[in-house]
Amino acid sequence: MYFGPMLSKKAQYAFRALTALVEEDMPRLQSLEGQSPHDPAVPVPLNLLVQKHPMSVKFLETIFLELRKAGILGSKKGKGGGYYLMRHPEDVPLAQVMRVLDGPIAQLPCVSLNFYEKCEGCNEQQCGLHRIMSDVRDAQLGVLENRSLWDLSRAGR
Amino acid sequence: MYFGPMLSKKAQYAFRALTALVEEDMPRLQSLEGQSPHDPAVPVPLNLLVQKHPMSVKFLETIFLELRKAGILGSKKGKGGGYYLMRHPEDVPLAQVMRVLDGPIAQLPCVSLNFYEKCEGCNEQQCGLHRIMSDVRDAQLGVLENRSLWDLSRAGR
DNA sequence: CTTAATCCTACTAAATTTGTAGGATTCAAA
DNA sequence: TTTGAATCCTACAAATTTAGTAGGATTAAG
Repeated sequence: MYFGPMLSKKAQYAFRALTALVEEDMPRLQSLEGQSPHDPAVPVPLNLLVQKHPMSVKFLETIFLELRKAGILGSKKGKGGGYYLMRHPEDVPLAQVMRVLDGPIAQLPCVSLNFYEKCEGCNEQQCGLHRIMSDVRDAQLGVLENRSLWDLSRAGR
Repeated sequence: MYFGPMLSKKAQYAFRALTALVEEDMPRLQSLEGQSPHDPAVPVPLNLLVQKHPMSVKFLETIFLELRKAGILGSKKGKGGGYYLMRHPEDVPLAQVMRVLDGPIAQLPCVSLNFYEKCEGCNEQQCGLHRIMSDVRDAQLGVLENRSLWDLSRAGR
């Protein structure tokens, strides 16, 4: 069956893989909470992440590349290399990941905060649709800006 | 520039045309509020609606056909024919129009109320993404189920 | 009988998504 | 210093979805 405007596969794969990444790093993350002197993040290779959820490594490669360029992930090349989070998962809102991979969260350009584009032929002051879709955007962001990769993982409950 | 998961052109055109339709019918609608014996709805032809906002009549034709089959619009064929709303605009939530034209409002099948599909390989009880996207859906519906075609029109302010 | 309107289906073109291909580069360890 | 494991990077290809177009058939008013 047809399914409309939704989260792309890219973002879905990303969230699964990032969740796996967080859980892989769990021992270190938990020691951080206890104020202990923290070990540096350990890079996790993609083939390890893919074992938990079936998806193309090659595709995940291009996805993680984008996230790295956006400053969400760091990487280490060569043997023993892999990817790691640049910040604590609690400090990575889902909204940010979605913007990197899927672009705007708002459902109209003229209503987007980060990707605004004026819509021609409609005065935003008077446009009823503009007003309502702004409310929708606020409602979405109210959730997506306040849920993090940490909330996504098992630990987040 | 690229623009992500958004309201389709179909829905955008529909909302513009429906707004014009409501405003065309305004005299009658206002008389309804005053309890006066109401005249029957007058059919408005598409070429009249299109004059206010530039769009293809042929395309709008297919759009209004869907809305009529969904019971939102009525129509009258032949000379002097056209389309009219089957209910008071206040009783047509935007969510309903969007479901007819764009399909689900939820951004994941496993989270949709009206178009639910089980997602394979994820236990919904445990899935963090499921939980969060349910919250997003609720937030969106909180707006879209409570805003109507009436709110869209000039009268709705 | 003419004109104006909706009705209906099928098709097409463009855009977007979802990957794949094929190497180049880096690094650690044997 | 060679080998193998990993990321890096760009370009392309296939599939799907969107955004319309085409061409009439049907209905009704005057």
